[in-house]
Amino acid sequence: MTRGAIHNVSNGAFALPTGAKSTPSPESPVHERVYQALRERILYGGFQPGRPVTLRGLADSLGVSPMPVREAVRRLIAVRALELHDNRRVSVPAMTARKFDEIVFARLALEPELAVRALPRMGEAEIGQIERIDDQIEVSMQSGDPEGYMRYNHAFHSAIYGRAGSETLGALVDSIWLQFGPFMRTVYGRVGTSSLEDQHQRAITAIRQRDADRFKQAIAEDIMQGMRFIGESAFQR
Amino acid sequence: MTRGAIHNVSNGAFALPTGAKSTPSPESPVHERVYQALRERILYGGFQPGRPVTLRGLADSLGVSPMPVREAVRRLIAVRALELHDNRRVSVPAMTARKFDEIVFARLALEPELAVRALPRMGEAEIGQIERIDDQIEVSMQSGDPEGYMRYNHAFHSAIYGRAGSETLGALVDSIWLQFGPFMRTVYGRVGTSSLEDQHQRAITAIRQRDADRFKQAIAEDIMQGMRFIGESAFQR
DNA sequence: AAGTTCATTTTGTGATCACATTATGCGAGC
DNA sequence: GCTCGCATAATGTGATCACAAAATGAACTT
Repeated sequence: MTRGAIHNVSNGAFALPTGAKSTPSPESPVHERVYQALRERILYGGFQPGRPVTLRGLADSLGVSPMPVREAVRRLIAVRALELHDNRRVSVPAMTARKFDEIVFARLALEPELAVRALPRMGEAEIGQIERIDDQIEVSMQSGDPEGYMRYNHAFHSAIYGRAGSETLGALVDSIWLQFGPFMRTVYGRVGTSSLEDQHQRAITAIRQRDADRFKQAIAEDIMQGMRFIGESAFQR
Repeated sequence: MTRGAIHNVSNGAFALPTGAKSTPSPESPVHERVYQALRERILYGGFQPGRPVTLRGLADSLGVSPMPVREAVRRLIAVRALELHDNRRVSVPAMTARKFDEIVFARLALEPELAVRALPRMGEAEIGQIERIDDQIEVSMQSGDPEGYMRYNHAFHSAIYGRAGSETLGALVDSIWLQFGPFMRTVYGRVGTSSLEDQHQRAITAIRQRDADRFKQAIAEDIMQGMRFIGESAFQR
């Protein structure tokens, strides 16, 4: 009656412990590797909102047959990273002010808690890791590299939340990030990354002081500041 | 450049307005109907946690070919309603104390807010509807019908949250409900439904008074009370 | 010029097949 | 009685084909 251990322990990085590889091993199914590839393209701004997506098109661009692409796309639709229209066509969802507001609410409701739950397991090794990531964020911001900024910003949060070992909450947050990735990239493409502020220092010192309240607050403010910047740039309230 | 309207507006009922049909129309794809069928079985306790699930087995039991089942199962795995093991086999996930705690947190973080957002759009028609649903909950509880109780309890919350028109938050909540459905059914099968209390009256009167704070509080307490009952029955803390 | 019709192409969906991997059941051996 | 080894069955994965529905683009009409 022995069942195998859980393989697909998450749909994304937030539920994985820091050391785990997000890149699927070569022996993993093709649809899994396709999923990870598409996931990264969505997360780091490789897709434009509203852009139509076809199974055969993706299959050709990835050098695989349409079958595993079909499965990966079905997964991405399920977590709302892609959108299925009633003409059965698939596209990258467009952002709306309403959806954006829901995303901000959900991020604030879940991510600070995830950070607090991760705090007891953030040792010196993990702190050093996120400091190195933060250096890369600075580099990307100043060199005006939106995709690099998005990649390292995600890596920063991922490295923290992953330590919480909270797979269920992590999966929810993962779905949310997939939903604002393409939009975020569009905004940065329009206004640049040079006016961004790095809010992560306060979080890092809070970790060092093992101050849960301050850590939670720092993450919340990082989210609010970042999302306000994006929201104001796009919806000019 | 006209794209079709959004079809699969949600993966579940929480994102749908009250009047919308959750049963897919006959012209919808087979994989969609299979998804809805499996979704209901999970949500209302038709599956036992830990139970292995096979594509061909489901296909036979549903009278369809394995192909659309494969797609529906892939979706359910993506929202963590099913679990993919590293031996590539699929099963209904087992509950753990840790996962249960995360689910309670997420429910309390998201569902009361969804209720508040729905309040302005809850008219007399909607109130009457949830009162009728609540009557069915009472009947199911007293007649000791766990599946009926679960169905109507879900319908109650669904009728409220659906009015919020918050598809993004609704999808997150939907995923959460799918994750504790089978476990809930197991507990009720062991301890029965007769000792449950109906906490919904306070919510209904709060709606009538258009009191957002009380409404939010009533939903939060309904969640806490219900989940505490389940948690204590299963994990005997 | 702008809209319309119609033939062609593209696309998602479902069925079916082949195959590698894993589970299962049975028998032999200690 | 219990464990190990092996033959058999079952399962997920991927490829390929057929088909209906929808998009596309060119020719034609107004």
